[in-house]
Amino acid sequence: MGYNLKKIAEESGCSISTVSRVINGKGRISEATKEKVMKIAKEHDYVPNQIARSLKNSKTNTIGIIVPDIRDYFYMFIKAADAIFSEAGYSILLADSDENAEKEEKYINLMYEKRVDGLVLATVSDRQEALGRYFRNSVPVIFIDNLPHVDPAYEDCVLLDNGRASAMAVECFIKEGHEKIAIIAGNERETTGMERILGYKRSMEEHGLEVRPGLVKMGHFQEAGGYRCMKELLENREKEPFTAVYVSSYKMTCGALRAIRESGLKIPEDVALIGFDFIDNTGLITPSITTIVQPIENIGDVVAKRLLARVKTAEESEQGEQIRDIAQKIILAPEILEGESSRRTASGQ
Amino acid sequence: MGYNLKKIAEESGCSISTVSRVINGKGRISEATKEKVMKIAKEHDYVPNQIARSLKNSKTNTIGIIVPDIRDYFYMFIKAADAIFSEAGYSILLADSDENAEKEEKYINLMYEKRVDGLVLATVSDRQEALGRYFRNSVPVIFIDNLPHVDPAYEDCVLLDNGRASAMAVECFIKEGHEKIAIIAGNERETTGMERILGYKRSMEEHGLEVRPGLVKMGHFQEAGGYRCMKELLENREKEPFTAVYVSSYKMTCGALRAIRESGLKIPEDVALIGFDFIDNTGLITPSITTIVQPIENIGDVVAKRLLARVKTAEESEQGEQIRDIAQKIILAPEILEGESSRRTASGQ
DNA sequence: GTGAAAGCGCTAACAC
DNA sequence: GTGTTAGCGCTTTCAC
Repeated sequence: MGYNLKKIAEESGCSISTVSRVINGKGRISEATKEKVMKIAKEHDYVPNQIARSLKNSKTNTIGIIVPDIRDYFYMFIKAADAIFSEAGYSILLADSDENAEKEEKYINLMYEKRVDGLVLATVSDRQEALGRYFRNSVPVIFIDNLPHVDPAYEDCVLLDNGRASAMAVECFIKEGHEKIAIIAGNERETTGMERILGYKRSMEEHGLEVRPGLVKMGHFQEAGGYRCMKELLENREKEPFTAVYVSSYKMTCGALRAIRESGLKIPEDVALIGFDFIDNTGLITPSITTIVQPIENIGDVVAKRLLARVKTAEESEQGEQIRDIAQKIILAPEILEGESSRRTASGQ
Repeated sequence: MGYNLKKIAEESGCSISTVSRVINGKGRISEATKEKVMKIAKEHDYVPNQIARSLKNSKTNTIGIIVPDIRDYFYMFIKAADAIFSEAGYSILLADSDENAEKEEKYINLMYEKRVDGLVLATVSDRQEALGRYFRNSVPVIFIDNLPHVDPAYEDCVLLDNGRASAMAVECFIKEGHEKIAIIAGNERETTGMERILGYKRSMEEHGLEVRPGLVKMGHFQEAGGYRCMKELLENREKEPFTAVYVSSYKMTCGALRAIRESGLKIPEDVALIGFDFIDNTGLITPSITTIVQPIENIGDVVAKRLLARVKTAEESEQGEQIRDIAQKIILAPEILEGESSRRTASGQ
């Protein structure tokens, strides 16, 4: 279909390599041929075929991104990353694993086949064998959100300081005078879930508060889990009283809020709550929800820059320069946005 | 780096083409060689190079998607589309044009260079010369959200029935007894903006209500525009009274709500409001906001299927089968979610 | 059932 | 300054 170097070469009477040089502005070319070639290229709307270039150069200028759910707060990370990547001449191959480990694996393999120059992975697995290829062939992988079990040499990641995040929530409650603080956690298998639980427990203990097993619920990061856990907490409230609940992910926060609303209880009078990544663009939510937030645009920024750096060193070491690029764990600090939902009020039990 | 057909051929003692046949399961191969080849492939973790395949086959199995802002409600469209595309063996090359026509053009060209098999475009321009390449070379393009000026033969799109959307908003207000209804519109240049304005005007007239120029504001689809328009409407309220406002995009709805909040007015008592794509996952927003919504998952679904169909016919006609695939305008019906914000109350002026 | 050879569109080392 | 050549990894026609 489209025009290619060969056709331009034929039409212009010079060789393919000369045409290539003109198109890429490489090497010394006489003005005359340059103009002639450019004219023909324009006329026929020549567009270089990046696929051919990629094959030749073993470089696709494409970065793979796999996330469990684009609808999450994480979409903002993609936007920030996209800005950096595209500025640097990279495109994004995006896949949504739908919280499904098998789908994720499929995508990891697919992206490898498509020879992405690097991968950003928000995995839902605690180990991903499919990544072996990337490691063995020095295709850089940066983990975000969650770090699976991999050889420490490949623990390249940009994560939230999850322990700190939980501690901030607990401390916020304590400051208000709460003592019986429940947590709706993700799960204990993923690092992210684990760290948020640990941060909660550690912080409770540090402040001399008891960690009661009945107040630690596993909601598996989903809306339904948040809903169910909140229900359970409320139903069991007589035996296991609490005045505050910290919900450690966005979706679970939505679920927990739904459960509270259905039960007819008031926030924060009956239950105080701190959510996660729960941003209210509209300012209309009443009461305003206190929430831990990830510095998500920052994450996109940091991830993209880090990955580009890795891609570059990978290329250079490909050329035999033997550069060492030690894996980095980049840990970013969470923030807390204080609203009304975490208050301790007179009527709190 | 990785293993390729050639190396496997050398190691197994058979030819490259035989190895290729084994890998692809094509042609008749003896069990013996099949096993031998497969064993070697497994051992060395052979992964087919899709770039090479793409070059050979002139087919990348990649679909480009360009949207103005992934953070929009549109992210859901991508999720739905991704499910269909990946099922069919296609990957998504995603780009966020950031509401910027030049960036958009750059991405359109880039994706063409990368030889996407098809493009889904939510354009912010009213004409995009860069698409000429796609049309001339029969690379299918489906427009969503907004249809730019292109040759009718290429008006392949999946759009909301924008006129109907506005009419639904107006009628909802009228039903409540509102008569002085303002609109915060996008702009008149894009089809989407235009149709929403027209739908508003037509519906007003059909119901015998006057369309007052002072109550038609252009917010250019952005949050800031929504805010500014709402401010203007409120400041001018003495001269140009109104009791209800229809805001015709999500971002502008956020801006308008902010303006109302800052002014200390109450919804719907002081101003009734209908928003656009304004979904409240949490159910916590008070008052609940009446909103027009696009059937966005449905859009993702329909777009993906339509594009895949086009890609297929494009391929077949490449093989000389001369199939006609007439452009389709697919228009989907909006829905309205009625909340409290559109009510007519006693204290409304 | 298997191999040889051409070619997808491009780049780059080398020669003149 | 320009041309020749080889090759990136693969598929596919044609021959045997």
